[in-house]
Amino acid sequence: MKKERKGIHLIAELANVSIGTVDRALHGRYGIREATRQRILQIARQIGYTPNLAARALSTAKSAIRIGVCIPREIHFFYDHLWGGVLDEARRLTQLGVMFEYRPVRALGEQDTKAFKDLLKTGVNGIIVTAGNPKDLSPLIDEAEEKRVRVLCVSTDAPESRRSSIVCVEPWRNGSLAGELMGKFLPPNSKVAVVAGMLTALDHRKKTDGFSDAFPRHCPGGGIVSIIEGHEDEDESFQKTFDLLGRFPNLSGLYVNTVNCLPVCRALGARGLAGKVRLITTDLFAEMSPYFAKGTISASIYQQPYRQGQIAVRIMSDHLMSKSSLPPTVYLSPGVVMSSNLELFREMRLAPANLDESVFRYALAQE
Amino acid sequence: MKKERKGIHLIAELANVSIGTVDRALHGRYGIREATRQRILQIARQIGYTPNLAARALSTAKSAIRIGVCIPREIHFFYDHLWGGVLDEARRLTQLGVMFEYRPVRALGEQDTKAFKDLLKTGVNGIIVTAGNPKDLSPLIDEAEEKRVRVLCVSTDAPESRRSSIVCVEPWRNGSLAGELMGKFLPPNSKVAVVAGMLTALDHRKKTDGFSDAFPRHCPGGGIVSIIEGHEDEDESFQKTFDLLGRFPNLSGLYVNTVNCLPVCRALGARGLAGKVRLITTDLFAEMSPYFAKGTISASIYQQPYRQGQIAVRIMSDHLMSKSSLPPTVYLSPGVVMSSNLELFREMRLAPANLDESVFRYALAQE
DNA sequence: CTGAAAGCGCTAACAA
DNA sequence: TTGTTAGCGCTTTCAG
Repeated sequence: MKKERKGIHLIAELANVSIGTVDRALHGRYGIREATRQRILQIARQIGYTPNLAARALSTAKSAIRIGVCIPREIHFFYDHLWGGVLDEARRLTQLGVMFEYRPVRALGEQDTKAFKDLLKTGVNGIIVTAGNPKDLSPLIDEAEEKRVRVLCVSTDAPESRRSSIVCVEPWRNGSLAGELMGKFLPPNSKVAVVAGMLTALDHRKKTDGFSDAFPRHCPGGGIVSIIEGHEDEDESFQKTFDLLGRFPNLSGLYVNTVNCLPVCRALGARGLAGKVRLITTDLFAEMSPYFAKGTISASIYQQPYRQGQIAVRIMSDHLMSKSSLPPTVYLSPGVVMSSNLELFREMRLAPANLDESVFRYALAQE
Repeated sequence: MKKERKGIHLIAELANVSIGTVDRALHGRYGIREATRQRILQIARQIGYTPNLAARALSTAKSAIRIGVCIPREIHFFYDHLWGGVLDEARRLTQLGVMFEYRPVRALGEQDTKAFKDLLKTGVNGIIVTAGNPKDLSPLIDEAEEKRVRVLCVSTDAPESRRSSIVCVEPWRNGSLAGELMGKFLPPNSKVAVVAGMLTALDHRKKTDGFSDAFPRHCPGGGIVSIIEGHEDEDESFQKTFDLLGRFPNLSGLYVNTVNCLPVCRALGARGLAGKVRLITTDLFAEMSPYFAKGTISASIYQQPYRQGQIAVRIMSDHLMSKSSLPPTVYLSPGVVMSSNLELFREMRLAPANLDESVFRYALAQE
């Protein structure tokens, strides 16, 4: 009784060729007659051949797939969890032979062109990057894509570039979800205000626009009476909010579109308006928890950083391992956090991703 | 210059033993002196050894890991997407040598003990199951766990059993999120009603309880004036809702805690109350879309079926492949769907999972 | 108790 | 243009 062959061996047997030839046919390599290739591909299709990725990974261990990652390393909040998703997923893939090159930057947009260039030089097959300053980065991204290095933006886009894919929550939609929620929370003719980081940042501007679009549509007669910029400064945010609340005593809602919401909470408290003025915030971190409990924060729009990281790594590796096509856009829905579901979010339970020192060895050496 | 060895070869070299002995030490197999084992484990720890899963998968292809899946096959809605998540994740793992046994049941709780027994007999290493009737299933689950077959409940729990893990959105929390949202949508002293499937179903009861708990806490003076049961019947749901709206003309909100919300939308329309009475629904499917657009549905509580399936397969295979511990509970946060983020949900974009016929060959043969 | 060796399915280098 | 062969790191079987 003959032994059952599998995979390329089976194809080879059926086609009366060697496995070497099958390999050439399957991978479009040089040195095979077109007729042979077609015959082999035909057979492969017939038996429904799918490569055994474990075997492939094992065999190509030397020339393994390598993925570069360039994401900000910032204490607290968003990026820790983005890293968490990236590293958890990367760990799994490492066991399967995929390799990762990490080039964290200190803050969003800081030195990222340098880190990106560096990754390109190491010869990775794909790069995952948060495009902090799209302007400078775009030509580099295009250059990478030209060299067949796939670039995937995560969280922050470089829309003008030729990046293969983007994984994010769209800022405009983020804002409009906040606007819809606010509109439904408040009675008609309500007046609200927006606390932005800085409107020069495209991201904050778009969130503000989304909010401004959606709010009046869901709150008849409602309007936005003021937009202030906190510039991510605690004191400035507090003071400006405090002043704002004095200027508009009939204000019923406040939307904070940056992560920096604590000063706003405090200003509401100082005016005795906690729970009276509806507050919708952005993102999530443990220190916000008491303000949910007290009712100061009505809801927060959550951008799912962990999942963004996870998905980014996942679709990149899927693509590089199986030649499956990269989805050009993955737009996640932001989550809505309120007191009932607050504790289900990882930000409330886990310490921020424990960023293994080794990940940052490179970065540290540079500093 | 000596060749760099890797993995167990490296350990073997350092410990001056053969790879066979290393293997015995690492896996606690018989036939090795305790002293030798300790020495080897020590070295493994020192060099931070992690097994190459690709190599393992390849090597153990014959005695590969097998995972059984027992989930309802129901047209439309929830389970299609649960299947979608399961199958997408399973596909990836299949390429890596993990095998899957599918035993779909026709509807939740229908014949699931039979399917479960069947899976046990085939000798799978783990079982993923939606526990439709926990009472009958629990002893079988316990039996499986006794035999070291891991059981993971997904979407519907069997809390009394010894199942290793549960992946779901907790019904109580689901309801309380709806209650909080409703409470924040409505002014104080509002009266609302609940449309349940049937209160004998534990799931619907708990959702109702969660809602009843949260709503009054977020709507001072608010109360629930009626709870009706639609029994998943279109006509009954419509008629009862229609009557309800007649009986309580001052009703301001309606919470539907079953997927079957279209009759309620129609009843609201028939009474001319669409958009006047706040409607919060459960789950999501394409036919709901126009009711979001018209403002009939204010929000829906989304249970993330795709993700539940994905996570279930993922943690089960992670566990079986790496001996990593199974998290005993994975409670997901339900999503909040409103008109702004509606189109980001897969239910709006994709046809329900295209359930490959082969998955159901077994089931079909049985019918 | 321990070592040696075959082989999992695939890739890549070399031979023919 | 095609065939042959040596591994990749691990498990497993059979000798010692």
